[in-house]
Amino acid sequence: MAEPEYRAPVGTHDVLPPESARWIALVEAFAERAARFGYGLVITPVLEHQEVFQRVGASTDVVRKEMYQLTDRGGRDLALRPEGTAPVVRAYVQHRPTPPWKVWYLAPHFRYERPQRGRYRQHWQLGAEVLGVDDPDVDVEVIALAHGFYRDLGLRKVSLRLNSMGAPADRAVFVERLRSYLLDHAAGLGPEFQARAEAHPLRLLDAKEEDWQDVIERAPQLTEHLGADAERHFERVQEGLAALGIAYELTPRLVRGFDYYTSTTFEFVSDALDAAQDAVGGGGRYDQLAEEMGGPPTPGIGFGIGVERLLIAADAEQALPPVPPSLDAFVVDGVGDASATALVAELREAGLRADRGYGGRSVKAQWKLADRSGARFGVMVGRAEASRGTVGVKDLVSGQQLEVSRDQVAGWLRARAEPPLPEGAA
RNA sequence: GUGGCCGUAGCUCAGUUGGUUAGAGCGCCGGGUUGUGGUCCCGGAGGUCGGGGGUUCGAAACCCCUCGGUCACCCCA
Repeated sequence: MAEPEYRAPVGTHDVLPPESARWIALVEAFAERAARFGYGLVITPVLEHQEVFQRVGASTDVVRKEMYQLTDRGGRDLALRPEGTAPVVRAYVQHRPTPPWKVWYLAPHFRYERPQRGRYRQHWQLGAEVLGVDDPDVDVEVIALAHGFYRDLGLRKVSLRLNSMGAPADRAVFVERLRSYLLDHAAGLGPEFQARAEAHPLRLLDAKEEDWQDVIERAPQLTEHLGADAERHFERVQEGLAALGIAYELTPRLVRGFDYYTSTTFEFVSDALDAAQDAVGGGGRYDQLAEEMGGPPTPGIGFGIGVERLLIAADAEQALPPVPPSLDAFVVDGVGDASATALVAELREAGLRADRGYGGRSVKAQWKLADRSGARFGVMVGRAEASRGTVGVKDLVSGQQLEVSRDQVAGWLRARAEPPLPEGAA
């Protein structure tokens, strides 16, 4: 083990090649799909004023107990982003873009909690948010964006759970009703039940304690307390999902971790993961949040997808396989002057993926590297060939080797590149 | 934050009831005659057995502490 000071901090991790190639594939897939849906990239700071998060989740663990807080040299109280929605809403309130504002993001998130597989102190989320429209069709669009992304990656064991929190007034009424129900039935269930019923009655709905299940299962349900508007909205969302052929499961006891959710909430879970950490994405409506942050009343909806957890789910399903690196050409230097350097540069400028051996290693060792690099062709820069104005080109699959004119080798390789290079490249 | 399990070369692991210079496979480097990979053969480098303390004639093995990972709870992506 290395000295502790030279390790990545607890709960953080490095992503190295070739694993990082999967991140490229994943981000490209998301960016491409988001663009097709009309979403633009938004980039917000890792740091925000603490108020940005405290306003939106004062009673949640993520904000209360897990947030990385710091004071900068100017005395400003800042926090490392613990969740993705608040910064985007803050940016909306600050810049007032014309709604509907449709954006996506890729950003690191920080939470101080006990790490384990699939749960880290720094993790990355891909997400999307839409501000300025309360049309249920937008709910459907946002869910379809995430749903299609999972399918793009080849994940088949990801399913959608759907719920509605109702309008804020509905929700407030329900929370009180739920609290008094729970407290009425708290006898014999211990002080922790009592405490949690008082503090966060909603959170108790998805508690796992065996002894509590009887009481929890008979608790009043959110969806029975929806007002007429919320009811209609929720029905429209379900109709839209059905029209798109997106399967969902109604889960009245689905409770999301942030205070700001109203109306539609949802979660994507993977059957390929252990139940404790099976959520690979989640989100919902937050129709009050912009106003609470000092902006005009603006409805909003969005979701976040945890990248690390998504990759674990992909592994479990054997989806998104690691892509071996590939090269069009690997140049072997048999002369030791600048000619190999010049050739490699020329190939790269011609749009080819080309690499080479370094450090004056033996020709044999360089061919070994060529083989391991996954290159389609090995290109020998040697004295004999140079005297004839050629280079040796070896097909590393068939083993056949021939001489190609030095001046034409870039074009020769371009014609055989896989996948074919675009016409106008270079 | 609470509790359980684990920690031996870059990776995956073996190391008999504590007993002499800690091993294997893979990977890495070099060689198998002049400048050619993948198979094969030979050789080599690489470990303060996570760290510290203790028990013992003797510890990778036992005890304590600590760090890290992991699982469950909590919470969440």
